[in-house]
Amino acid sequence: MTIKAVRGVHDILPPEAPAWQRVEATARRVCEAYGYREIRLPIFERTELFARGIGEVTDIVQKEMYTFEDRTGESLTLRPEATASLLRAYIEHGLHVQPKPVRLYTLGPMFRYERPQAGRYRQFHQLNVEALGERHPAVDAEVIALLVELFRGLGLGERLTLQLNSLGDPPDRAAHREQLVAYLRANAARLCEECRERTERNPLRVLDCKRPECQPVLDAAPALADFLGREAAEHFGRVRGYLDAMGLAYVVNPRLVRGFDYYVRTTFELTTTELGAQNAVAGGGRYDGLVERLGGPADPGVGFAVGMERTVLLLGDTTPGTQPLALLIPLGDEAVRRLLPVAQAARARGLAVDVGYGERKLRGELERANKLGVAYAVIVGDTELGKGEAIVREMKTGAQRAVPLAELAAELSALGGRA
RNA sequence: GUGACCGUAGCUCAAUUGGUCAGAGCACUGGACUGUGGCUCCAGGGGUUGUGGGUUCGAUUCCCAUCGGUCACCCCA
Repeated sequence: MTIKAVRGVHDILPPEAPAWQRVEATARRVCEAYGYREIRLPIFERTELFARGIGEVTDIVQKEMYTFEDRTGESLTLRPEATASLLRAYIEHGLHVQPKPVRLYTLGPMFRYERPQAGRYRQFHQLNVEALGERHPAVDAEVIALLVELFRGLGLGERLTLQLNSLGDPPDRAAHREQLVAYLRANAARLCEECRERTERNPLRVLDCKRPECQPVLDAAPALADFLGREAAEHFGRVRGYLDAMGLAYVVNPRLVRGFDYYVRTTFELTTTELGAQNAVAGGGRYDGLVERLGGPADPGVGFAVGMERTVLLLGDTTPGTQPLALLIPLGDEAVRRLLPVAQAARARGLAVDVGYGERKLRGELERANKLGVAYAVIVGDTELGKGEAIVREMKTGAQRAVPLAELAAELSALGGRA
C-alpha cells in the first residue's frame, strides 16, 4: 500500500496556501504595528518544560503529548503549545533585561495527540503573542486589542465574539474551588453523571456543562466573580475600562475556563458558532508566576494563541492566489533561445512568467495559457524572429499587437506594473 | 480514550435481491483544427473497489478485524 499522511495531520495544498499566506501576513503586520517582534522557537523541548509549564494534571500533559526518547534516553516532547517554549527562551537568553513589557510573537506548528475532528488536528498551527514583565492591566487590554485588530484585518470581526473573564489570583481560586466543590457535592443528585465525576477532577469545568438538567444547579453555584480579591477585582475592572475606552465589544462570561493551569486574572477567548464543537478561534490570558515557576525572574505575562486552521476555515477558500502574468510561447528551438533571456530578465524584476519549450503546437500552448490563467501570451515563431518582434496577445480580449523583441522585457514590466 | 456514520479512478459519484459491475462526469494527455485559447466531437492513460481475513460456486455488495475519514463526547486553537 502507498504511504499516506499519518492520522490527524494534513497537507496544505496550493489552492489553500493563499489563505494561509494572508493570515500570516496579516498577523505579522498587526503584531509589528503593536511593537511585537518575532521569535522563532524549536518544535521540541525537554518533556519536563511542558510538565512544569502547563501543569501536571492537565489533559494535555497527561494524555495528549507526543513524547519520545532520543538516543541518549532523554525524554523529549513535540510542543503542544508555544508559551512554555517562549518563556524558556525568554529566561535562557536573558530577554527580561530589555525594557518591559517585552513583546514577542511566534508562529508555527503544535502537536497534540487527540482524536481529529472538525477544526482539530494532531499537528496544527498557532500564532502566539506574549507580553512579558508588566502587570499593568493596560497590557491585558493591549494584547486583546491586538487580537481583535488581527481579525478585523481579515474581515472576520463580525463573525466572532470576544469573551472575557477573570479567574482571580490563586488564593481567590482556591477559596472558590473549596466552596464550589462543597456545593456540587451537596447537589450531586441533581447533576448528570459526568458532572459528578468532574466535581472531583476539575470542578471549574462543571460550570461549562451544556446539559439542561444541570443548569438550575449551576445557575445557583458559587460564582468565581464573588471570590475575587480586591486587587484582582480592580485589575479586571481596569482591563474592562481600557477595552471600553478603545470601543472594543466583549461579553463577560463568568464560566469561561481555560485548559492550562497557569492562567490567573484575565482570561479571554474569541469564539464562533461556525466551526461545530470547536468554537474557540483564539484564547489567552494572564499568567503571572509562570516565568518564575520555570526558573526565571518573577515576571508577569499575558498573551494568547490563535488557531490558524480555524482562522483559515472561517476565511473559506475565497483568497485568490497570484496568477502568472504571461506565458511566453516560443515556436521552435531558436525562439526558445531568444525568449529564455527575456523570461529571465522579467523574473529578475519580480514578474511571474512561464516559458514553453518550443515543441507543442501554438494551439496547445494557447490552451495551456488559458488554463494557467495568465493575462498575456507572447508568441514568437519563425515569422516573428525574421521581423525581430513578438506578438503580445491579451488573453481576455484576444487583442494582439507586435512588440520589438528588444523591448519585450520592458513591455512585460509595463504590463506587470499595470496589473 | 468513548460513540455514531462512512471508505469504488486525481476529484464528485454509479453498479438493480451477492451473478460481465469495475463504470460515468470532471480533470489530465493526444487527435479532429499545417501558427491562434475558452465551445464541440473522438481516442487514450489511470482502480489489486482502504487493508487483511472469513462466508459463498461467485463479494464493491454479507460478516469480523484493522487502518483512515467525518461528526459528537472529552478537551482545546
